[in-house]
Amino acid sequence: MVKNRELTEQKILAAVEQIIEKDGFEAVGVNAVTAVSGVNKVLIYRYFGSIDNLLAKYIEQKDFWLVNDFTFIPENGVKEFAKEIFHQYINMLKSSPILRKLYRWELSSNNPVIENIRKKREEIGLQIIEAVSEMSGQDKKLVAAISSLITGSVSYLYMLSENCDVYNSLLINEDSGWNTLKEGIDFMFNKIFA
Amino acid sequence: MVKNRELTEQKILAAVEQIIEKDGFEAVGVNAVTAVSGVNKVLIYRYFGSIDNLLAKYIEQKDFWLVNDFTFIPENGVKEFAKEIFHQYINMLKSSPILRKLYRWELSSNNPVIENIRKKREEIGLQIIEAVSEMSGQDKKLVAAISSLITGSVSYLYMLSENCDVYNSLLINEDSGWNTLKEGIDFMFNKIFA
DNA sequence: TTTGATTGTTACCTTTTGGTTACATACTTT
DNA sequence: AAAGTATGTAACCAAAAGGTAACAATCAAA
Repeated sequence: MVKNRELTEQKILAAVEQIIEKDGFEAVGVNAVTAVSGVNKVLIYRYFGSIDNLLAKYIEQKDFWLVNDFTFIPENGVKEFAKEIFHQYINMLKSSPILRKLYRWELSSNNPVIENIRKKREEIGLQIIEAVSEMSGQDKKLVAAISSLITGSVSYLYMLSENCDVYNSLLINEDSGWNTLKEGIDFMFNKIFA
Repeated sequence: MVKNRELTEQKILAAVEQIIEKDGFEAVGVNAVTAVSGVNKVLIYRYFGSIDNLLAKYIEQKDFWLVNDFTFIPENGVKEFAKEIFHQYINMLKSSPILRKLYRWELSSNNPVIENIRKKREEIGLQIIEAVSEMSGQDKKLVAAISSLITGSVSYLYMLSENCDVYNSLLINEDSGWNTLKEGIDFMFNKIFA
């Protein structure tokens, strides 16, 4: 028997990640974590207190919003800036299965961890809106609506894609589908900023 | 003791609806149904076989897509047709808490019941796309993308609104928020069909 | 009115999940 | 080396979930 708290904590957190990746946040329970990690359940309570706390720690050590650096200076004007932003949003969700699970979890739960995440997301969303609004001279409310239209649908379609291949004839599990969506977004901005 | 199969079946189905309305499809279990309906759990199995089957029956007797009658003839051209369609979509989700729960359920489950629903939804979606594409002369793929952008985000935001009040500064639990979104949609179509 | 099928009730079983108690083993400090 | 503390293990408990067998009451047909 080797004693190493640091290591077991990491084993636990690794198990959490594995479970989330496969079955989502809803599936993270004491028994599941012990089964996957091989660590005795008592230690989970000792080191993390509760599952909620464990999830909080997991999310804390993981920075989901790192990808989002929307502070760059646009070279090609608002139009290209807007396109770029939302393409980035798509790529972010594409590359992160855990983020997709997080978004799904948010839809059926309510706890301090989630509230924090919402706050952060709200901040970032507002930054984008602010930027686009200022650059385009458009009303903030309008920009917020258009922005929500895109990020909302992208979030939804990526969540859906985990269990379903087609939405409105778009192949949401293949690049082709997402390219079509990107083209749609670009088309829209071309018209809006004509 | 009164014997009346018809009645108890209805009691069970009523309980199912009540549970869904409050906690969603995920919460529909044998014990929950017996507790809410007052009907013995044995009868659930006898009359419906399983929970999956019960849910299938529930959904079958309920026609979620009744609201969607997109076959009307547009009077004011494509632009107004498009606006109208998606305003309808918003109103549909607004008025049906159960539909919101259904959409959420779809994100984390996969069973024959859900697959059927997807098929139906896909049909209706394609009808809209077909119609708009024909009327506008636009490429179907493009119309599909724009259409998905709207319905996807509306679905997402309504699901989110059950646990959260704000998204991108939009008040998704108040008419004001949804009006802003409608204005955004209208703005978009005004530009697209300029 | 008796027989048989249908409907309802009771009581039980198993599995899963969350959570704790008591004990054993290793490390660290004096 | 002894004592105390931190870490790990085993065993257990209660609650909740899904599921079934066996019996009781009612209804309908003969």
